[in-house]
Amino acid sequence: MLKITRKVEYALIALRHFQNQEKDKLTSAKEMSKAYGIPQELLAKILQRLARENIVDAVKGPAGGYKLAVDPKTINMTKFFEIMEGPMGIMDCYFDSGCEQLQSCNIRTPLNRINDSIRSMFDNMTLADITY
Amino acid sequence: MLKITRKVEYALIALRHFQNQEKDKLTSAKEMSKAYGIPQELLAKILQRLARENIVDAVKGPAGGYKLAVDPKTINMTKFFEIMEGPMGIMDCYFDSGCEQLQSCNIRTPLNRINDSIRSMFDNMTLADITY
DNA sequence: TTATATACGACTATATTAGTCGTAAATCAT
DNA sequence: ATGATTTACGACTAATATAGTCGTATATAA
Ligand code: FES
Ligand code: FES
Repeated sequence: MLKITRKVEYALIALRHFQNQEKDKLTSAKEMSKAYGIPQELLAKILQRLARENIVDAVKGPAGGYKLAVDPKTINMTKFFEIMEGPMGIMDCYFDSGCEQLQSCNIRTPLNRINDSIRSMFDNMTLADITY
Repeated sequence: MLKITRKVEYALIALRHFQNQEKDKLTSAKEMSKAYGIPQELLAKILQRLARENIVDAVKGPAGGYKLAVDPKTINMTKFFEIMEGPMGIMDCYFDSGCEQLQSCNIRTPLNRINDSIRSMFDNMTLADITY
């Protein structure tokens, strides 16, 4: 309940790694997977996702790898989570209006309020806040 | 990701239901399951849990049912979530210190900060806040 | 041309959540 | 007493979501 996924966790580890490094130094999925004990294929897929979203740059070939493509300050966490995992809401009906309970539902409003609080909390954070 | 479980959702629906009702009126699991379209057995189990935790009172026998046992203002949401679902943290290592990544983990601190924010947000809410 | 790295989707495995079922015990009405 | 109704509880199964693997393709440096 209210858990972050490993996908996000690994992505954050990777991004933090880049921030701790010389700006344009490349790190390969392999290196990084060893360093942090993350399954290589999985981490690779995550880095690929980040590359597709232009959060990191990818360089192919031997001695290739990834590096940060943007200033982490410019990416807010809500957006980041949604890039990685799709719509973020404590319940599905926040987005998906096909909820069966909807007619009789007596907690929609308060739950939406909670949702808004969580979202705005993450709206006010950027990837850079994961640095410290 | 960052989802609430149905168990919690149903519990909240039930509790809100009691709050909308005459103070000592009993509602059976059956009635309520019909009213909100929730599987009866499941809702029953949830109400039983709430009864065990003395949040609701249970009355057996025909014309029995449940009613609120406490002032909802007195139960904070963090505690409530943990009663229903166990330890609440965006990642397991918040509680469980047996994390494999721990040595090399570079995001523990910031993630704990986020965790604290979420917890304190719910610490400052009570069940009564689900009323409106 | 070979070794190394990214790219991507399909697939499998595992864990979590959701829901069901069987059985017991209390209680009320007849 | 007996039967109907309801809570109590745990074991079980089903469904879904998450985590991880694999095969294959493509780019590139040496
Ligand atoms: S549960 Fe979907 S609207 Fe309340
Ligand atoms: S992932 Fe467990 S300590 Fe960071």
